[in-house]
Parts: sequence; structure tokens; C-alpha cells
Amino acid sequence: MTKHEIADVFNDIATLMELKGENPFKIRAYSNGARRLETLEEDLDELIREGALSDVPGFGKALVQKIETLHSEGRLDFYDELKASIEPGIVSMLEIPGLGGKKIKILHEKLGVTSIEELKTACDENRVAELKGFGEKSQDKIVEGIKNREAYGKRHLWWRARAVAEPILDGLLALPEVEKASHAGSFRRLREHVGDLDFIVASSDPGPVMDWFVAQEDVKEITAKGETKASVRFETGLQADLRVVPAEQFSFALHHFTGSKDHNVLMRQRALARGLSLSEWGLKPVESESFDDSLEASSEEELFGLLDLKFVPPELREGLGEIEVAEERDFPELLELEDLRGVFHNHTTASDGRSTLEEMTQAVQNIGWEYWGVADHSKASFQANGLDEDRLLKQIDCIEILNASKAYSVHVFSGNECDILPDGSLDLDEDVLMKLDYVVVSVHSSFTQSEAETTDRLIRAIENPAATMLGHLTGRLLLSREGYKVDVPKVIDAAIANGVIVELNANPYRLDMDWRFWRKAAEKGLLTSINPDAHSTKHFPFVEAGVNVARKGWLTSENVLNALPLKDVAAILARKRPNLKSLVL
DNA sequence: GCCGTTTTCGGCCCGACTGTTTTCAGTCG
Repeated sequence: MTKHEIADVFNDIATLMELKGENPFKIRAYSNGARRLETLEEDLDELIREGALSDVPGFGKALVQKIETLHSEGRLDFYDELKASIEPGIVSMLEIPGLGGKKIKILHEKLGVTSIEELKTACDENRVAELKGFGEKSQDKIVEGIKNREAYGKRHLWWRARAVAEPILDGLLALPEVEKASHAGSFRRLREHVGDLDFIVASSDPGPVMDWFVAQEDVKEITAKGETKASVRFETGLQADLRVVPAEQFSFALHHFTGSKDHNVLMRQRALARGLSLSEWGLKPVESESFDDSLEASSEEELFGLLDLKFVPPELREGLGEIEVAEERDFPELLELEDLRGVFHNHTTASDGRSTLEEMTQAVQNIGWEYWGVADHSKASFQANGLDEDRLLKQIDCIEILNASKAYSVHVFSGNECDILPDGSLDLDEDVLMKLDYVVVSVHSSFTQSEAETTDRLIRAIENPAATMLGHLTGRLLLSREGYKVDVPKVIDAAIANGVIVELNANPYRLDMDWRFWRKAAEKGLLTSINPDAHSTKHFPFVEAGVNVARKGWLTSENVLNALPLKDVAAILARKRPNLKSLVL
């Protein structure tokens, strides 16, 4: 087993022990052990070989032995027996808000409840409310929790969460009692989807802020409201948390609740190495009793500065090497929405789009971009009214006429989103494809091929001389469909070798290729294009979601085709279309 | 279960909030 797999086992053990009512400190030892394993810098093999595992703080005799057994044998009697002793239905009860190990143990022992279904029955029969330590309210809360379990456990697309988050932040900032306000958490880190929303406010008069927060129009339920902390739930199941702190604490609270957990662990370690203790309350000498002795930071920039670090943009705080960079230098200027000058990969009414060529061109002009590219589907995408060679040639003529008319200040590139057939060949004749300014090649069928087959299929398409860029690399739909299995690094290498661009599909449900691959890919020299995959004039704003992913992937405008001026774009496309240069310039 | 010792046992992170209590336990982050 790898260290990550062993960490998963330790976390599992901690959960199971909680349900058994074990000593909480024993439980914490396993949770801490799991976290240690996750953030272990040294190689696990090497540590075991050198017998140095017990030197790691938090790894005592028992944990070392269990790690070694799991590492070499892939299983552990202790774990298997623990798992066998608890019914899975009992574990699933942890998903209900308000129920932890202790209460579940009581429910199991006093009422014989072993599943969520049985718990529901017990509530309906009023047996839970009669238990010591429970009551009417607890029972109602459990019933509500069971009813909404699916919606509450669900994650929410960043794009949809934003529609909720922005009015809240605006509302908070408008309150006279509010000195500073920001969102935090994974939303601020621009993750593709979020579990909840977090807001941090600086104010010396929290009361009215709390009252405003829970009184918002769309609030379905107030799940907590105290003096400085409140939680509400909206109709969609999305939860939002508010924390109000004194102004001098704001930077520390903002940083702490922005996370990520991994980033924070590294920051706390760094503080400790300097004899300091970092938390949401401040940054104080370890030996000091109170955060009244905290160093001051009136901004996150200053907070990082106190630890001899450059400011780390929130979207890079994932514990993936940002601290090492921040030790040495400023971060590169990440891509901004304003850097974009046009878009490729868009559909019109010729295939499955809702807007005409002219409507799309007008919309692009209104946005202020210099160019855009048409990329309707090819004939194999029959369900999307894909174009065959004849229709495509006619579309090329239409685009030429439109450009020649000078009716718009925008240049229109002619392209196509050409299907990659199951064997890796392209759906349209190469002669016709070469008449286009560019071609996006994409998979829309045979999703169930093996990883090796799909990888070969994509690489064959990339090697086709007509291919300009690769569309939505994995075909995933966030929160609903896994992408097809593919060896992404291998595809990236093939794209670089063949001068093919890999798109960053900016549709909020796709965001494909994933942000986790971009930093390394760009370092190797991969170029991308932020593509809205627009099927209507209303879809152009999707590029903002794509810019978010680009920023999370450490990309700058230099890595992005559609951040270039028209003549530079034409020069790059002309590498595969010798005719193009004269056409545009 | 780990750790550090005042060397073999006692402390371990903690604050906010809720609900059921009537001074506090459990959950959550």
C-alpha cells in the first residue's frame, strides 16, 4: 500500500473507533497519523528500510507496526476485525448532521438501530425523543437531516455557488457595521465545486451583521446562530457560514478559513520552526499564553511576510509547492479575464448552437474581443446536427463573405469540432479540414474503451496534420459523469511534440483538462486555449470559469493562445495552415 | 495511541454553538 492508502485506512480506523466509543485521544492518534502520512516528505519505502519510521513525530510503536504491515501485506487483522464488528448502516449514520459517534452509540445500544431506515422508524414512533440526552428538537433535526441527506451531502459547482455568494458579499460590505468582508474556503480558492460557502467579516459590532445574515431572503433554515458565528442553509441545500472577528484578527481568520487544510498545515509547521504558533486567532510566540501577544498583520500580504514569504494567491494555496516558491520569489502574473482577446470552439445554428453566425459575431464585438472561431460539430455527431464536407465548405464561404463585408470589427476564423472516431481517425476528409483555419478534435463516442485504447486514439488524432487543438480531454461532466479513462501526461507529451494546443474547456460542468495538470504541462511548453464551448451568445461568459482553472494551474497569458493579438494568433495557426498568413494579414 | 518525563503515568487543541440540561456533553470545524 502507498502512504495515501494507509492514511485512508487510518482515517477509517478513527471513524470506526469513534462509533465504538473509544478513548478520543486514541482516535486522534490515528487521525494525526493519517495526516502525517499524507504530508510525509520522505519516501515511505526508504523510511521503513532505514527503520526511521519511529523518528517521525506522532508515529509510536503501535502505528509504526501497523504502517509496516499495511505497506508490505496490504491488509491488517486489527482493521479487518474492527470493520467486521460494526455494521455499515451504523457508519452511514455519521452523514446525518448533529450525529456523532457518541449519540449513534446510544441510538444503537438503547434502541437497537442499525441503519438510517431503522432510525427514521424510531423517530416516527417518537422513541428517539424519549432517550436521555435527546429531545423533541434533536428528533426533528434527525428527521430533517435524513430527508435532506442527499441535497446536504451534495457539492455545488463553483459557477452556481457564485450566484449565491456574490450578493451575500455585496450585502455584507454594504452594512455600516462591517469594516472588512471576504469570502473564504474552497470558493475563494476557485475550486471547480464547493461543499459550502464561508464568509469572514471584521466588525466591532457583530449583532446586526449576524441578524442580517440569517434574515436573507433565500434562507430556508438557520442551522446555527450565536454571537459571532452563524450558519444558514439555502433551498438548493448549499450551506453558508459566517464568522465575525475583531479587525486585528481579520487577516488571520481569513487566511485560516481560506485553507486549504494542506496549505495551513505547512504554514503552521513553518511558524513553529520560527518559535511561533499560527491559528485563526493570530501569530504568537509558542510560549505565550494568549493571542493578545500576537504579531500584527493588517493584510494577508503582511501575514505571509511575517513568515518570510511572498503573498500566495488564494487559488494556489493547495499545499502543492506554493510555499517553496513563496520563499524565493513573487508569483508570476496569473492569467486575468481581461487578458482574453477572443475565443475558439463555439457552435452556431449550423449544428446544435442556438445563435446564428451573425448573432455570435455581434456578441463577440459587444464584449470587445478581436476575433472568434466557429467550430460546429462534424457529421458523426448526428445527434448534434453535425456538418458533412459539403455543408462545411458552404459554411467556410459564408465566413469568408462575412469577413470581407467588414460589417463587424471582429475577425471570424473558420474551424470545426471534428469527431475523433473510435480508431483515432478524424470524421471529415483531410482535404476539407485543411481548408479551415483550424480544427478542434474531440471524442464524442465510445466512452468505454480501455485507458490504453483511448490514449492511443487521442494520440493518433493529435498526430493528424489537420489537428490544431484537442477538445475536452476527458469528456467529464462535473458531479455527474466520470471522464473516459486516459493517460493524461502521455497525451500532453504527444500534444507538445506535435504542436497541438490542448483546450481548457471553460464550460462550468467540464473545466477539462483539470487544473491539477496545467502547471507541469505549461512548464513543458504546452499551449492552451480557454474555450467557452459556447452554444449561444449567452455562453461566452463561461470563459471566466476557464480563467479560474488557468489561475489554479499557475498559467499566465503567455501560455494562452486566445490571450494573443490577432496577428500572433494567425501566425500560430499558420504553422499548420500555410495559406492562412496571407488570409488574415 | 503518543509523549515526556517530576521515568511508567497523566495530559493530550479548542472555541463556538446547540440542546438538554440546571452546569454540561456532544458536535463541528
